[in-house]
Amino acid sequence: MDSGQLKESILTQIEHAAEKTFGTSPDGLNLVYPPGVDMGDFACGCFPMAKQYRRSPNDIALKIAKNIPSGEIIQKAEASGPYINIKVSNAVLFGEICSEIIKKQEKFCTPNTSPKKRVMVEYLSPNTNKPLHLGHLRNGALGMAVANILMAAGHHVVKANLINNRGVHICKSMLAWQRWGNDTSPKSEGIKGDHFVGKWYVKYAQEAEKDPGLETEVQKMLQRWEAGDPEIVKLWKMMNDWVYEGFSETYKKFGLNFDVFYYESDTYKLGKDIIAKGLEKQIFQKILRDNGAGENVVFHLPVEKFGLEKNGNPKKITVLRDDGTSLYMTQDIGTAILKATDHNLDRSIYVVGSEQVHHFQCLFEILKAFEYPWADGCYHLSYGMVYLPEGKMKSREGKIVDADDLIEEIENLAAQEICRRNEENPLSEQELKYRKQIIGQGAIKFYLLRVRAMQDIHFDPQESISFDGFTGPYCQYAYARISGILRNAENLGLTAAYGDSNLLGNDEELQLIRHLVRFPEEFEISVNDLTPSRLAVHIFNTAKAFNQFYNKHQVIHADTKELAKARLLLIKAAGTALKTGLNLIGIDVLERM
RNA sequence: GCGCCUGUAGCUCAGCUGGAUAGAGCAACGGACUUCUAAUCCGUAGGUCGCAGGUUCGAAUCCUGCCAGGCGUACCA
Repeated sequence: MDSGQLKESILTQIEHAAEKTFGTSPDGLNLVYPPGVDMGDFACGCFPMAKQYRRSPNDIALKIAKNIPSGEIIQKAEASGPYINIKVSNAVLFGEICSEIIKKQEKFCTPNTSPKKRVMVEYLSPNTNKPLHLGHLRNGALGMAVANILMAAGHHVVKANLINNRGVHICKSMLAWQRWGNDTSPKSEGIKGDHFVGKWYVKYAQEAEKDPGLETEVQKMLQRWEAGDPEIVKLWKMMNDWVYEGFSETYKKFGLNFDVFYYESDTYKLGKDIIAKGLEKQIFQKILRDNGAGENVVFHLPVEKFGLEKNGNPKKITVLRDDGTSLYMTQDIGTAILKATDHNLDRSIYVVGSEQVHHFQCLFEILKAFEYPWADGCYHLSYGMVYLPEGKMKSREGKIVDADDLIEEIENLAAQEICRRNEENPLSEQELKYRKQIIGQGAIKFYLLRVRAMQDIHFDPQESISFDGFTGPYCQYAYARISGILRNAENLGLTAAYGDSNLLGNDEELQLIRHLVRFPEEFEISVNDLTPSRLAVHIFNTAKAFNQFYNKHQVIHADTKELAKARLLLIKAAGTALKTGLNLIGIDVLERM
């Protein structure tokens, strides 16, 4: 019996009791959790039934509770004000829930009846002119977590990375290298490829301040690129390859992976045919530009949703310039269609910062106007800014936290801590490297995922590298402790056992099992709302419940062998839950820290 | 101007499909290591849930208005 079935069974019994008491089956039956574990394991608030039965919730609770018989599952039902508190027999609560978790392992949250949908999660989508920064890490952590969560829920997920590898900004670093690069390369300079290219991007910005003429040079270069000038294309390819190589190293370090890459260089012209079709179908209109130079193709946004312009006209958005050149919107329309047809998508999730909410609202509106069946499945998963103590990150001003630097810094901190704890038996270099990667990554990802996506993050370097409190390493540590106990138990010939679960039931054990019971429903919420933060918080609370238990009670050295075995079952399930949860948000666990 | 987002403890945030005394972490102070890893645990202190109305038996949660900050506001991405 898993926690879902347990709740189902309790609800049924309450329903029967209500029917027996009042003659009709109750409205708004619900199951919540009492504030303290001493009050019971589940509770049912009787407010919704008040109208139906024409009695006070308190009275209803009292009468229904009396009609809930004690049995194998429900040990006791007791009214407490407007609530019916349910105490489940400890044998069932601990035995059934834990053995089910252990049996199902990482699938213990996966619903049996999951509508399998084809979902694309597009995330990261970097420019190839500079290295990744902290904002990308937030995006990456979110994207991976959401993809994992959807996969665990039974969906078919395609992780996509749309690489912005063309445009003026790309030409800037190309121009700078061409002028001042002296044929150096990442290899010759011993610099990671993306950082090397980023260096030339910065160089361009510096030089352009002194020499405004560079601006036209860059424009010329872009035109040559678009014309397919072999020299420029060759330069572009070479420098992009350097960046890709650098990126893939960072992806690997941060545990990001993708099933498909889309390159803007392949897709930037894609939307144009659709624009033409949209004109034919009168979805789009041609409108004279403000400067009278020519006619842009625009889309009029639905007034009900977007309101009117100051002049009283519907708001509009340009989808193609008068000179026929593409815009961000042009290619996004094309790419959306390409994605949907390539992968036969039901849903398409864009993990992109909240500064682009308007853009995506417009894009989705356009797709709907074309009546694509999948248009309703498009969703912009937006997230807030990452602020540094000094203010918003601005790459132009150099106020950024470089992704590679941050990862390295935190890994080094982890290494210090690991070494401190293993002074007597120093680890091999390989083992140290392995552990610091997992802990470092866990720290950063958890820090970025623990708050709601919409919430801006005020990045505090000090706090982010801390391993205390509400952090990834705290959760990893709880898991490592559990692993340690299980290892020791095995050496002593003790194994987790179902049979003696009725021996459990102190406050700490009840607190811990409650978190395990709630795990699947917290998972479900994070699936439905696409909120990994919800899961992160629950993982932390579970880890805390374990630590509280651990500090107060012995497992291996419990009073009796039977109690030890029962507790082993409990913590084994807790370990499974912690590992599963952490993996879902992209964080690995360690058997030893 | 308009739209969206945010406003909860000194700081960073949970809780927001209304329901039992508003929770965590950090920082501060005081305790707990001969004991399964102290990257832990316990305790103390800290809150007019931005403000004002409204709906309701009941509001941090829903509605309206206001205030503050952020982001955006066709022909950048």
